[in-house]
Amino acid sequence: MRIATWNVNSVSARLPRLVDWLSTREPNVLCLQEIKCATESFPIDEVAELGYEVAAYGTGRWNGVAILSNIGLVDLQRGLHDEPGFQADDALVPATEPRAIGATCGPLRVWSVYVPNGREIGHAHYTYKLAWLRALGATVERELAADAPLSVLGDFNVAPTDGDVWDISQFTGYTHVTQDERDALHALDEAGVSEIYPRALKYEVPFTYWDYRGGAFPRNMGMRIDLVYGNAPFTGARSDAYVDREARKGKSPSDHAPVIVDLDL
DNA sequence: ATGTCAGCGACACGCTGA
Repeated sequence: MRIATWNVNSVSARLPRLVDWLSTREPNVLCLQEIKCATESFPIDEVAELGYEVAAYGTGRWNGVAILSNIGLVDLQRGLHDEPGFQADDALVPATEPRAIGATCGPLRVWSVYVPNGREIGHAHYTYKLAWLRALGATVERELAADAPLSVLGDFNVAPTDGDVWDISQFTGYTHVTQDERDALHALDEAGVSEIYPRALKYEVPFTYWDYRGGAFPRNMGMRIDLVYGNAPFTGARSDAYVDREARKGKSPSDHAPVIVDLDL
């Protein structure tokens, strides 16, 4: 079985690449982030032609997550348990954003997650990010009550260690590498899941994101922020895991590359 | 290289978010 996660930075803008990628990599389950469309606007017909069912959760311009599966897609859950919302400057009340969707795909329980960016240290969005990660940990704890293989995959917007960015000295005072963020991420380990560390197909560290600007990809100025967590039944079934950096090449790529995990399941 | 993209409102391009 093959499962993957990919922040596509707009499923509409990436549709030709998504269709091509699905037909060549043939994952059984694909978690998407930043679909940037409403649930009802997801191009389900195009992926249905390739044999995939779709569970999407989006509201439009920003965020949005989805799960594609060709091995079944049931027991959907949109949003985390007790998920915090974000209060935009022009909003009267905090709004829940489409950042997490869970589903059961064959033998797997799967969550596709898009953790808030945080913007700047001390920003309200940064506080929201930390609270959101804690809510994810609490949701994972509840999900672990079942014994099925469980995986939580997506764009975590946190580099787990200093070695997971191209040059840690460039990140002083910035988000994604702070102790607070890493502590919040660690709540997942405490909840009972651990990370699958993928192979790099080139260079030392399997980066998953490279900024569009400044030729960051060819210069390998990347970050490893797209992560795959699982319980023991999931991680123990791993036969391979790697970052598909080929998908970051060429014309009109996403700024993220997919992470692929192969399982003996 | 202040170096890129994507979506939106509104139909030109500035704004927002990443």
